[in-house]
Amino acid sequence: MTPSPKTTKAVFDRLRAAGLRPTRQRLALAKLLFAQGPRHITAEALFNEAKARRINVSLATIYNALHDFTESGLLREITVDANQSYFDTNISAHHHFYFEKSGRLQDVPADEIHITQLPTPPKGGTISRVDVVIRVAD
Amino acid sequence: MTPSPKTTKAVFDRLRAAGLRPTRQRLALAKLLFAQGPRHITAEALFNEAKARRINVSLATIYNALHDFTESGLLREITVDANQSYFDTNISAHHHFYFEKSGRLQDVPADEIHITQLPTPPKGGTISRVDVVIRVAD
DNA sequence: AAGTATTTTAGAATAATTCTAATTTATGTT
DNA sequence: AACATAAATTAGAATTATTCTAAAATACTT
Repeated sequence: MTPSPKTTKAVFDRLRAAGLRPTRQRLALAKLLFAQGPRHITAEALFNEAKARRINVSLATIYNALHDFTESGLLREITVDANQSYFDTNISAHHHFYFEKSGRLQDVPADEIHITQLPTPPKGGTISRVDVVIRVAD
Repeated sequence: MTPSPKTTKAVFDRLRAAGLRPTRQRLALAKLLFAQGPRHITAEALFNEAKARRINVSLATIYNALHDFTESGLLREITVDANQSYFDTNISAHHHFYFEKSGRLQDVPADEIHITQLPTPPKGGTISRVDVVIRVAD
């Protein structure tokens, strides 16, 4: 079964719109990342998923792609675990539950957290993002 | 100039109270960490600081101490940078500014951020902590 | 002072990530 | 369609932060 042309086309256009060359491996990875609903994934996990589907991509390319995607706004990097980077396919404003035991992440829609006061950043600085992580002891 | 006995004694007692044996190296490190005001420090940075003061401590001990201190509540680990752990000597409730360019952290007192609504964690989970990181583009 | 558990240590090991330099590929231009 | 060029991919080496190992040193109890 060949992949749906519509999906391929959509992903292709999405890469283009982001200013990224739609190469074979970027297309394949983007499809893995964006075909399903929102996900939080590590480089290693994406690498294994690609391997499982017989997609030939080197680990270096996985890292390159994840960073390229992040820089061009297709992904968002989340840092909750000191020694592994998670990448979030949900780029709209939202926050996270972090399950300490399992290390799993879960989205919290932005409107479920109300922040009614924030400090002003020091002279010259601008707030680029406010990340809320709710740590859950499970 | 020998260190103030008062400081030494205070740190000694603090380790004891935390259930940690006040060994030579833990005492020295605790003094570095707690003598001054609140700080955010990495293992490597503490190691260098110790070296600069001719305190003989192995890197493994630095890591052991930081983790022991964290587990017994004398420190708090902060994860904002994907590949370096910061340890915060301020263990009271508070949040952080994170300066993206420099990688520096700055405390934000708890009462400067008002959170008026939080979601309920999934069945069985309990909120152990809510971390707010205000990312500042400087 | 002796005995035992805990801590420290050097150095090896591991894990995640980045780098290097060579090859391949995408794309704009003839 | 072939060509030139810049960008992307790759294998494997290198780097970085951290943990592990097993032996030696130390703290604390008796």
